[in-house]
Amino acid sequence: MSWTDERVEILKTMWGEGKSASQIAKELGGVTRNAVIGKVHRLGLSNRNGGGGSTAAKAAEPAKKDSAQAAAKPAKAAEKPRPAPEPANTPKTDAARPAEAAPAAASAPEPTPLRRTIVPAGQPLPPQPSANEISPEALASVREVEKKAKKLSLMELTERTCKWPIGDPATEEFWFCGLPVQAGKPYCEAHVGVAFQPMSSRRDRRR
DNA sequence: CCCTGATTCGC
DNA sequence: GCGAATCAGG
Repeated sequence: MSWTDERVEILKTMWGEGKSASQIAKELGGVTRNAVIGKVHRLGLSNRNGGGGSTAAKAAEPAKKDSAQAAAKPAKAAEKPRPAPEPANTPKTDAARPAEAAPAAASAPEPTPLRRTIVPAGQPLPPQPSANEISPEALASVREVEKKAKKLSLMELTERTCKWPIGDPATEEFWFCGLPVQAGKPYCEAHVGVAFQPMSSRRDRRR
C-alpha cells in the first residue's frame, strides 16, 4: 500500500479528529500504526491538541548517548489548514472545557456500541457537541458492565483488572468488576467514566 | 499486558 | 519517503 492522496487525506482527517494511529491504520488497512505515525510526522502534523488519553509530547528528552541532534525542534508551529471550526458556540457557563471528554468518548468504539458519531470523511469534526455530564450512557454502561463483570474476589485482582466493587461487602453479594482496565487506571472504561466525573453534573443529587 | 505517540535508521 | 524496531510513557 502506498500513500495516495486519498489515503493521506483520510489520515489527515482522522488524525485531526483525534483518532489514534492504530485506529487510522486499521481504517486504512495495509499499514501499521507505525506507518501511520511515521507518515504523520513526515507530514509535519504531529502535535494535535488533546491531552486526555494522549501520551504524546513526552519524549522531548533525547538523552542519547551520542550528540546526534542536540536541539530538536525549537519552532515547529506549522499552520494548519483547519480554521477554528467553532462558529457560534455560546456556552453560558463555559468554564474552560478543553477536550478532556473527547478522547474518552472516542477511545472505546469497539466494545461499547455507544454513540458512534461517524463523521463522513471530508470535513473535520467541528465542535465536540457532546458535553459530558455524567451522561446516562455512562450509567447505563456501568449497569451493563456489572452484568458482564467477572466477579473477581479481592485475591484475584491483578494490576489490569477493574477494581470497582460491586455489591455489599457485608454480604456474599460482593465482588470486583474484574474487567480489563484501560490504561494505567484502576478501573475499566465504564467505571473510569463514573469514577472520574468532570466535576460538573452530579451537582444536585436531587433525591 | 493492554495501549498511546515519538524517534531512529536501514532501506 | 517509508516503516519496523525501538523508546518512553499511561
